[in-house]
Amino acid sequence: MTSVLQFDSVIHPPVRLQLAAALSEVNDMEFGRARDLLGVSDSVLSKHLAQMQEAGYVRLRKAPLGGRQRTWLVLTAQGRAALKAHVRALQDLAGIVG
Amino acid sequence: MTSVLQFDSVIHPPVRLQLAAALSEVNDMEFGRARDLLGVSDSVLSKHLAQMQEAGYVRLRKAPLGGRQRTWLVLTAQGRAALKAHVRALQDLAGIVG
DNA sequence: GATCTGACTTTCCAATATGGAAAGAGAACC
DNA sequence: GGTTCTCTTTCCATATTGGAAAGTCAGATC
Repeated sequence: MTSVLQFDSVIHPPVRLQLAAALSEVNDMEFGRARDLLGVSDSVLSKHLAQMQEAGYVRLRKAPLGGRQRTWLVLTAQGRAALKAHVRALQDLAGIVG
Repeated sequence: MTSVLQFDSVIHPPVRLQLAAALSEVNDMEFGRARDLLGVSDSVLSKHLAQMQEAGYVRLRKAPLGGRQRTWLVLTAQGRAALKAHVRALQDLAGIVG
């Protein structure tokens, strides 16, 4: 009988939620690996990352690897907290459903 | 390290997720009460209900009350199962986050 | 039984979001 | 300098979401 739940509109969209979840499992992840994992194009991942960066949820670490510039995605403490809060809100539903 | 999670696109949108959750708590709910609870207009609720009906997640029961035709929203067994499954998928994230 | 009213539905229409392709940009390598 | 790899940004097409307004329909009112 709670009122309306508060969702985090930055993390709620499926791709971003999945990305946040994936990043929460590891210290960092390569751009290309995340793109393949999510099954989206470069441009789409890049745009979602921009949103998450703007919210302070993700940090990009750029460094060379194998002679090429690569980008690693890192979930910030803030991003981790936001994911946690979002999932907790959803767990309330779980409790309701039983 | 799971692959991409499977979300139910019918219930994932915030309004519908909240509606499904609200309906899971009660046997039924009046249209007007649901509209106020979600904070949306008549038309918006009506359209979301159409989606959920089409998916077989919600059933509308129309009957007179106080001389006027009223509509009660009921979450079907299928709708309840779908909500449960959706929440379970999200609980996997919860487990990950800890 | 014609009209009115309340309770939704449907039809506009505007704003936003999402996705991919293609063009850009920067770094390293030749 | 030119090429390649790795993202970014721009462009565009489609889908989603929301409200207002018009439409529908059953029951009330006269």
